[in-house]
Amino acid sequence: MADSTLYPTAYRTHSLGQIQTQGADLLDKEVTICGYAQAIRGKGKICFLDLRDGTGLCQVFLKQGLVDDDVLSSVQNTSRESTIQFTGTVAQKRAPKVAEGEPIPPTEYEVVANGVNILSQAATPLPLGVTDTVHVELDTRLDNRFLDLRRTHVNAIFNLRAKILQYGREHLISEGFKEINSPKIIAAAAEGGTNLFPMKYFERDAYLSQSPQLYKQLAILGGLERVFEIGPAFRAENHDTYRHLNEFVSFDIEMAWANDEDVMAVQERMIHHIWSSVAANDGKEIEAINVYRRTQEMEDIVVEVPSIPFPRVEYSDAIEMIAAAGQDITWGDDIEAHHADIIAEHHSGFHFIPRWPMAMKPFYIYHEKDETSSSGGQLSRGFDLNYGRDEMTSGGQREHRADVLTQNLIDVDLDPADFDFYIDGFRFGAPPHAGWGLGVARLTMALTGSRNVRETVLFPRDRKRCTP
RNA sequence: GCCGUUGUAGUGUAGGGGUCAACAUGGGAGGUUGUCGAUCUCCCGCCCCGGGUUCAAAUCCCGGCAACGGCGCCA
Repeated sequence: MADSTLYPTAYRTHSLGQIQTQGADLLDKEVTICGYAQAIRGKGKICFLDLRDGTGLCQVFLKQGLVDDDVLSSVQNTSRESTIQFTGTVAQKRAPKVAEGEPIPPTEYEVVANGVNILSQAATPLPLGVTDTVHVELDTRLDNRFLDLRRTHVNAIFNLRAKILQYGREHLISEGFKEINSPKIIAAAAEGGTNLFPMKYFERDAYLSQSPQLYKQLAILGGLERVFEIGPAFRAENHDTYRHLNEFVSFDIEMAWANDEDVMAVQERMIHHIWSSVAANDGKEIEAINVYRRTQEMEDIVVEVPSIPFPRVEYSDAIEMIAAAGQDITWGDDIEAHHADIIAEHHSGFHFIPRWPMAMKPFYIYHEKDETSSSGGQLSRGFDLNYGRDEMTSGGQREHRADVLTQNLIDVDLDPADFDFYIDGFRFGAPPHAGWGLGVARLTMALTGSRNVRETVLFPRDRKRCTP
């Protein structure tokens, strides 16, 4: 595991995870370790201190006679979450008393201290308890995110988020995708610009990018064949829900010589790879979340690896399904949150919603003239991916015919001249291509059972929050 | 932005026109202990802001601010 590959640093010879995993080999050896003082027990002649670092937990044992009295009392008077460096010898921890019939826990290791260096004393009281079982409100947590992150289950959420990115990235690379980076400062207000954050670019007006969409397409036009980008997107929308943020990380791909079905297949293979890898490798993080959830009387989360292909519920069929449930909806209406609830009753996990009406999709989405609904409405090759009621992705095959692009812009009252930088790319030979954008935080919500995106974003930016 | 709800120790809650505002967690001091959700003793800490009604407001009313839930908005 990763622990055994950790090199010593200026401050420690071993991580706490290493003490536990390699304890048998380290017995009686002197080590130097560092961590946060999570719990301090004992004010008399002995003291136990639970030390935590990013790799695990280790008990440090101090006893009068083995350390100087002033060292012992300095540790006993340290506040929780202070950072401390200990030198000492590795020993087998004495087994805790267990009730009759309870299983005997596996052997653990501890460090019997002979030297102490308090690196940083934590102020008291803490704005939120790192190990306390009392509930803490999200607002308080976000105001004190640096402490909130030290909580085991919160830490686990971000470990899992990193795994999602790692597994997703490795899967795409295995399918021949190349990572790119597109500009986040843009000059033109693409698609009207009502949702863009304005900014100053030297003397000029500019905007923060709301999507890598047009740029990843230009990369495809440039012959890069298959590309992906994991990067921020900014939207100045006044929404205030559990699933919206004004800055979020989007996991985007674009692929040449492909249609919507092809990139849906890429996506379901990628998500399948992520879920099965987490199920195989990261049970520890899932368990950390469940340990917390039990203290809050919430149900355990389970990593159910979805089978592929994911169900496809075409837009027209979704409308019928919603109407059949008694809702007043007709072809051409948007599928709103309470409509998605009805679909989720039939498909609680991942499911695609392909073939949206062209009128509801942006100008760059591809359509075939002869693909229409039973009522004659023009269908598009745009799709969504939902997990339960929540939209994870929108994507589609892109329009690669320059003349159709121009007409599409006119159809939605945009001036084609504003999009010359984009359409120019299509005038000199363009491959049919398709792609999607996936919300990393929303996918992390789905994996970790979080009910608010803010839980899966380190420092979320919403309409009211711009700090920390 | 709309509708609804809520603002009480550091944190999370209970209560509620008139004793000393409660519980859990926490913080401080000390004692005991190979402890491990340590434990025991003692101590500490709170009614969002402004105005109004009232003999009396943390409690009722109005306004503000903030948060929460839902919705809308949304590439």
